[in-house]
Amino acid sequence: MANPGVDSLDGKSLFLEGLQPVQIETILAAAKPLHFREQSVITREGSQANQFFLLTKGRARYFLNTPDGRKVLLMWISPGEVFGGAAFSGRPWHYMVSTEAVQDCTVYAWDRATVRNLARRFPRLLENALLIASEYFQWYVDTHITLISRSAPQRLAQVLFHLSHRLGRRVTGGVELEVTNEDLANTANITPFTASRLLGRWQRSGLVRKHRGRVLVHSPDQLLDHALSASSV
Amino acid sequence: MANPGVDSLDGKSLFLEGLQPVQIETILAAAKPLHFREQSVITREGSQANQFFLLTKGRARYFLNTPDGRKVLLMWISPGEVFGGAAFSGRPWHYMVSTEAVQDCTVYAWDRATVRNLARRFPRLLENALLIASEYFQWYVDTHITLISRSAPQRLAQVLFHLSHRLGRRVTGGVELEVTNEDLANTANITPFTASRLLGRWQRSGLVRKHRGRVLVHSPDQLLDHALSASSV
DNA sequence: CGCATTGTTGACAAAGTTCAATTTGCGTGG
DNA sequence: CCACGCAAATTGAACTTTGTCAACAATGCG
Repeated sequence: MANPGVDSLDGKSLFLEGLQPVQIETILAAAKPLHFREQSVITREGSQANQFFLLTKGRARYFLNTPDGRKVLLMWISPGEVFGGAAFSGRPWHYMVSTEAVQDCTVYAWDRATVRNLARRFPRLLENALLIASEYFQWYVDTHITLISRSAPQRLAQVLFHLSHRLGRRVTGGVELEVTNEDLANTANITPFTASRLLGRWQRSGLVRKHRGRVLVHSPDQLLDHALSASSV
Repeated sequence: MANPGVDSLDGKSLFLEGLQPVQIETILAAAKPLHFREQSVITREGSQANQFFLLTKGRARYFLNTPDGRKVLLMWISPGEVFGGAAFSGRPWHYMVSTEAVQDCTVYAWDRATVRNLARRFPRLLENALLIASEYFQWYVDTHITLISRSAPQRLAQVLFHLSHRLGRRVTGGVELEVTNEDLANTANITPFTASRLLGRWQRSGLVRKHRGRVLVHSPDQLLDHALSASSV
């Protein structure tokens, strides 16, 4: 079996930080390498948390469904990062959010019992998990504040800013993002209509350039400044 | 010094769950008992996370300040619960949210180094911390969903519902809450004006009874049902 | 009793959403 | 290589919800 091996992560996993290569070998050896197709849902909010994952290749993201049937996009997951944490924690038996593969994904998957065993053997994993948990918490604090104290344009600008750093492809004349208006809207919690109008306005101001399923942000910082200062326009 | 002792918690602390009484003695012996006056701020968002706390008596709550100067109320903290988790976790050196005493509070306080040491000696503490972290996360997921998919009346009803269970004093004819309209508004993320209007409406429908600094909810469930179903009125 | 805090009410404004009608861009298969 | 068809994006106009502000009323503490 083509095992991705330790090296494929470049040692860049916060989850495995501080562990010896031998220990990492042991930990990874206990996992099943799995593959997920683009678009496939990996964990489903509310379903039994039976597996814990480490993404080695591809791109995934967390999302939620609202009671009124809309979809909300949360954090992105990059190689080296773990997800499905509910399976790692002692009590919660259900995933709290859903996860989907945005590109084809390669992961290590541990089942619940295995990963809990590993946590007992290597408490450093617990440490690291706690650290990751606090990153999530910080993300949510930020998101919460943004949601209740920023306007639609400011939220959208913030989203573009974040995505530029996380997913942006640097091209001549700025940073290019492969996202649809709908994705942006679902991340910023606005409607696609509002997103379209705002992007149009910013395009007219020369801050961005729109294409179908793609946005070119000339300068993320400038855009954010613009939105945070300018009351209108 | 009047040390509260293990018993004052009734063994009801999730943080200390699964540890032997002897171990708990050790852990508590490493803490300083402290007292905080009603209204005093215990941790401040953004400031150095030097201490980790276990509340033994009184009532506290988390809050945040928005960039535009408003105050947002988050979770309540009851005896047996811990707060100031940033001091417990490896990396974040700053508190992510603020904490204030709503009533006079008695706490155990560990300084950062001490509690990190204890975590190394008793990995079960890490386990428990992780469990608590996932409770926080779940709270935030719920709050987030509520915030983006519920109307102002629904959010206020939800807040009243939650508070009824967490802080409610059972009296004849319902559950009584000691909260101001402003507190309710800051929890539900609406303005005090909207809160006043909604409560007035619900009083007229016989769902609640208002007093200065106090609300009597006749039936939390009924109120929530009402708000979630009724589109208007 | 007086005063500060808390709550109320109305008129109005603003920000976003909704919906329907179109248009645009892009990959595919003939 | 072109035309078809679908998904994505656009635009305007009406509408809803909630916030804003100012004036005022009530509550209860000292």
